[in-house]
Amino acid sequence: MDMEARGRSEHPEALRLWLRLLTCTQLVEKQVRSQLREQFDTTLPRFDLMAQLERKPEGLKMNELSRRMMVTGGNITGITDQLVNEGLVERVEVTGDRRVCRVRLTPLGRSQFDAMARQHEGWIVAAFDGLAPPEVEALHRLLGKVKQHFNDTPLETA
Amino acid sequence: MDMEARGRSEHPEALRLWLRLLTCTQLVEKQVRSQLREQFDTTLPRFDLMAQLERKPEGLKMNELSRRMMVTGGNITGITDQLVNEGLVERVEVTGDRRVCRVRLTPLGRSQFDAMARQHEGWIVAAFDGLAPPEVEALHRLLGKVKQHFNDTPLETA
DNA sequence: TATTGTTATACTCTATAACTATA
DNA sequence: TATAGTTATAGAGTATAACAATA
Repeated sequence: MDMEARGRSEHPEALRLWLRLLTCTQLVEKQVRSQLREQFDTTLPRFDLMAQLERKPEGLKMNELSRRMMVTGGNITGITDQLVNEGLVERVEVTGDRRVCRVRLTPLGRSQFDAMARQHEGWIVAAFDGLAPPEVEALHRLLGKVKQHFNDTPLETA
Repeated sequence: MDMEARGRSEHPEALRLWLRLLTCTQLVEKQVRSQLREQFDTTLPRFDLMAQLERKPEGLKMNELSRRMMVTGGNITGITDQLVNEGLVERVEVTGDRRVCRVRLTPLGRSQFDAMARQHEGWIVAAFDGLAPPEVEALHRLLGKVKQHFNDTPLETA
C-alpha cells in the first residue's frame, strides 16, 4: 500500500514526488489492466494500439506506432499480428514504397474499440474524481512541464 | 513520442490527464530502468525491494513486502531468493511464529544500495528540474489527493 | 480452518539482433 | 548503404493456484 517508503533518508522533494507519481500511476494502471482483462479479455498494449489508430482513419505505419507507443518495432509486429488474426485491424499496402504498410482499424475493430473506450473513460474519470476541475487542470499543466523538459533534454547518460 | 493521442475524440479532462500522467511516468521509469541495468546490472523491482528494507533495520516480512510493492507473494519469494544468493539480503527467523521470516539488508547490501540510491536520486532530480520548487510541491500535493481518493474508494467493479 | 511463505506454471511485455525486401 | 518491417530469442515481470508448515 505504500510504495512511498522507498526513498533515501534525506528525502529531497523530487524523490518524494517521483515515488508518489509512480504509486498513483500504478494504482490506476492496475485497475485499467484488470478491467480490460475481465470485461474485454484484452491487454493494455492492445488497447493502446487500437487507440492510436482510432483517430487516424488512414492508419499508421508500423514505424509511427513504435514511436508513439514507445516500444521497439518487433513488439508492434506481434501485437498487430494478434489484432489482425482477430479481425480488429488490417495491414494496407502503401503505393510508392513497398517496404511500408499502414495499419488501420476494421469496422469490427472500431466498434469494439468504441465499446472499450466508453468503459475506459469511466474508470479514468472515477480514478480522478477526487480532484476538482481546476485541480485536474493544474495537474495536467504541471505534468506538461515535466514532459516538455524531457523532450528538451538530450537524456544525459550521467 | 506521443502516447497522448490515445484518448477518445471527446477528450474529457480526466482522460487527457491520465494519458499525460502515464507518459511522464513511463519516460522517467524507462530512464531509471536502463540506468539501473547499465550502471548496476540490476532491475527496478530488485532496487525497490532493497529500498523498502533500507529504512527498516529490523527487516520486513514477506507479507509486508508484497503489500508495499503491490505484487503477489510468489514474486517476492523470487526476488528475495536472487538477492539472498548474491549476499545482499538475508532471511531471519522470527521468534513466536515459525511460519514467518523477516528479510533485511546485509552490510554488503546496505553499502551497495547506498551507492545506487545516490545515483538514483540524481536521475530523479534531473527528471524534475524543469519544475520550480513550488511546482514540485504543488504536484506532490495534487497527486496526494489522487492517492488518497484511491485509498478511500473501495475500488468499484463497475 | 486460516495464514505464511514457497513452488510451479503460464502468459504478457519487452529489448536485442539477425534477417528480408525494398529503396 | 540505408530503411521498413519481420523473425527469433531471451529475460523481466506478473498473476494464479496448488502446496507445506505452522498457527
